[in-house]
Amino acid sequence: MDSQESTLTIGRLATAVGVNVETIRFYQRKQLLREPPRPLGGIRRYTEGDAARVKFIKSAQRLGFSLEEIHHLLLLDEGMRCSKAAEIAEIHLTEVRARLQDLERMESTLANLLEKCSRGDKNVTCPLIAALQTDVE
Amino acid sequence: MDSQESTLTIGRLATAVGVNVETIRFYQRKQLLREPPRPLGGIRRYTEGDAARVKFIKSAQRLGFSLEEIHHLLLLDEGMRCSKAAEIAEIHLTEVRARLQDLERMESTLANLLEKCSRGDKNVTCPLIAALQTDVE
DNA sequence: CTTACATCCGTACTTGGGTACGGAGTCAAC
DNA sequence: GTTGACTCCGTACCCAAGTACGGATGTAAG
Repeated sequence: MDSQESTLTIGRLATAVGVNVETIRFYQRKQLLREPPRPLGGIRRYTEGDAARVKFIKSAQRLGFSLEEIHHLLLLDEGMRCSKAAEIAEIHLTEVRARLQDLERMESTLANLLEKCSRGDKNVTCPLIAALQTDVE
Repeated sequence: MDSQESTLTIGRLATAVGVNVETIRFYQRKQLLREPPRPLGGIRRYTEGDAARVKFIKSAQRLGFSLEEIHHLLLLDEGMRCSKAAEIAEIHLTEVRARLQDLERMESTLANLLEKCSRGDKNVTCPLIAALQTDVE
């Protein structure tokens, strides 16, 4: 049933995940994605796993991670010595939690603005800048 | 008390917020930051408000927003017609909530990995890719 | 078996977000 | 009133993350 793998050409993979063919090839050059074996002068075939990987890259980028950071995260997914994994995970976890806090503050500030608006206030300001002033001195 | 404004030169502003002088000037060219009046051939002075604005820009960038999106967010902070503000806020709120979900999943996946490690497992994998598979079909 | 369309691969170009450079002006301290 | 550090401004350069180009090869349909 799930042996129906390897049916994707690069073009179909690209449209499936919503990126350019060149982007796939670019990720391969950057070692973010494997380059499937090429059957003697033939055409490479990709799996659903490859598609998931590209989607992950795109999602992580939306969250503000660089391709280099994403490279580390992907290594975690692949499995590795625990001590090393923990080291990487810890660094990223700290970052992720900091971003979560900022995003939560941004969320509530924006939600607040919308509520004020629906109350019928004509002109509004939205203290967004203040929302992200983390610098607790 | 708070009339002790405008004491920052561009260099002091830059070091205060931890960016390059050139970055400040770049943001001014991009209209993300006002260019304070220049007293007849003299030197521009910046306020704490300018510093907060630059910090906001940097924080928002970490959250994955582009300078163009940040430009919109800053307009909200400045106050505007409610209908227009609501429109902008709504778009960004949707985005922010989607990112929050992804980040939360990433957070719990990473936290989980760390816990498994501290339990003494030798080798671990971290289903990070799966964590961000949002595509609810 | 040829025609149309895709893949392959190398190289070149683009865009966003800065950095660096250099000559001229300013300002404070000696 | 000169020296040193800083500002001003324009222009040029840089890196990350793609995008585009184009000739050669592969492959499916008529």
